[in-house]
Amino acid sequence: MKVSREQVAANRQTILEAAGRLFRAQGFERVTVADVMKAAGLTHGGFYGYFKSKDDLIAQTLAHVLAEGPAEIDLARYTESYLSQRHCQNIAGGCTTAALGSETTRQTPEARAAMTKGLRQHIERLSRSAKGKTATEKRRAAIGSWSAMVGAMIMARFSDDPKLSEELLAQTRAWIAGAATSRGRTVTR
Amino acid sequence: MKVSREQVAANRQTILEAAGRLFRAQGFERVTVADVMKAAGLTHGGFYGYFKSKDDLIAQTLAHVLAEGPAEIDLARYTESYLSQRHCQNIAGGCTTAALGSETTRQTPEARAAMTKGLRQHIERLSRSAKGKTATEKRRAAIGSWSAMVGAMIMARFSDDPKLSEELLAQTRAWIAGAATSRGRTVTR
DNA sequence: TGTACATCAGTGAACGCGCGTTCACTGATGTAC
DNA sequence: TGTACATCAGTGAACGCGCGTTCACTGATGTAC
Repeated sequence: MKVSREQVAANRQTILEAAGRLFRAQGFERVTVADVMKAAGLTHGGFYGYFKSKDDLIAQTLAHVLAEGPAEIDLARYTESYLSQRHCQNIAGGCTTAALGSETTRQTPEARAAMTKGLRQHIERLSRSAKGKTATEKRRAAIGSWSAMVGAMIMARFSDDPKLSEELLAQTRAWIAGAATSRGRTVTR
Repeated sequence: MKVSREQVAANRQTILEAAGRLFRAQGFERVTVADVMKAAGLTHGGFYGYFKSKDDLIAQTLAHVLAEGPAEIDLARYTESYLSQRHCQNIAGGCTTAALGSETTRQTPEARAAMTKGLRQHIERLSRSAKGKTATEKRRAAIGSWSAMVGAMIMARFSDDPKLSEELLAQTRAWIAGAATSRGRTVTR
């Protein structure tokens, strides 16, 4: 049964959203094409009308979920909400880099390109509200803070001890906040 | 053909070493039981004489590779070598957390327990040489620095632009070094 | 110390299941007149 | 505007491959005498 053009466009969005949630929650390999299509309310046979392959879906899903989010964010406020218990527990709806970072290294060039583009944009966005006298200092603060957020979230998620998870999040929040306020000079190397 | 007890013990080590390298390079799912046994110079059928299942191998491999490394390390020197191009390119022989961090979240409780134990020990080890007036400050510096190292390495690895990878490593090195020297007070939250 | 035998590490064929992908078919959409 | 037909999105069965796991068998190890 054919379906209207609007429905096709809507289905495409639904598939990408479903894939985004499933991949983040379960990883690229454990999620099947049939899982994604079922979550989108369709049957698996129709999949290849939308995507060339599962790898194609992965790359397009990454591009899709990384394009979300507001254009302007405040680094300090962002850090607080990123390094929260709420985000830690919400893997399916949370940060793609924390959920899939180490897996993406082994994906297709297209998938890595999507992640790289998203990363570049995110660093630029964070740099705008970062503390620092020069553009270089701001960028350094953005990159350092962002690296710490991603690392802390990944470790807080695999830890099986909630106490340790919470410590990772809290100490990293404090570390980033401290670095932002106590630092007024350029470190020469 | 039976094999001597010493040979069995040696084979077990060889299998764990091979699995450690393969998992880090290719991820848990893409590496097959046959791949691991072949890399260890054996055939796949013998696998179940050593491990209960592939999941058992994963947990034991994590415990094995995380137990490596010296008891004492200097945080500043460690940071420099961790955030290097050399380490970035050596995924198979490099840090397990950076290579498999986001995947481990979805592994068995046993695998997560092994990673948690390794993480706890590593934080304690890093804390000893971290800068700080109190034990809390030292621990905070260790956790903050370690989070930034892991996050930066993961992102440097998935980036398909060597320039961006190098920038992530260099800026995070500078950020950590700056935080360690410019910070002499406790941040209250 | 030497010999006979039980044990069991390792082999490779086989099993069964799941997953990515294909395909013939269906019936609603959308176009041509 | 209404009708006839071509298009094509979606369906679900089927295919083929790869992987985790099992198993009967082999022959070297290690033990008992």
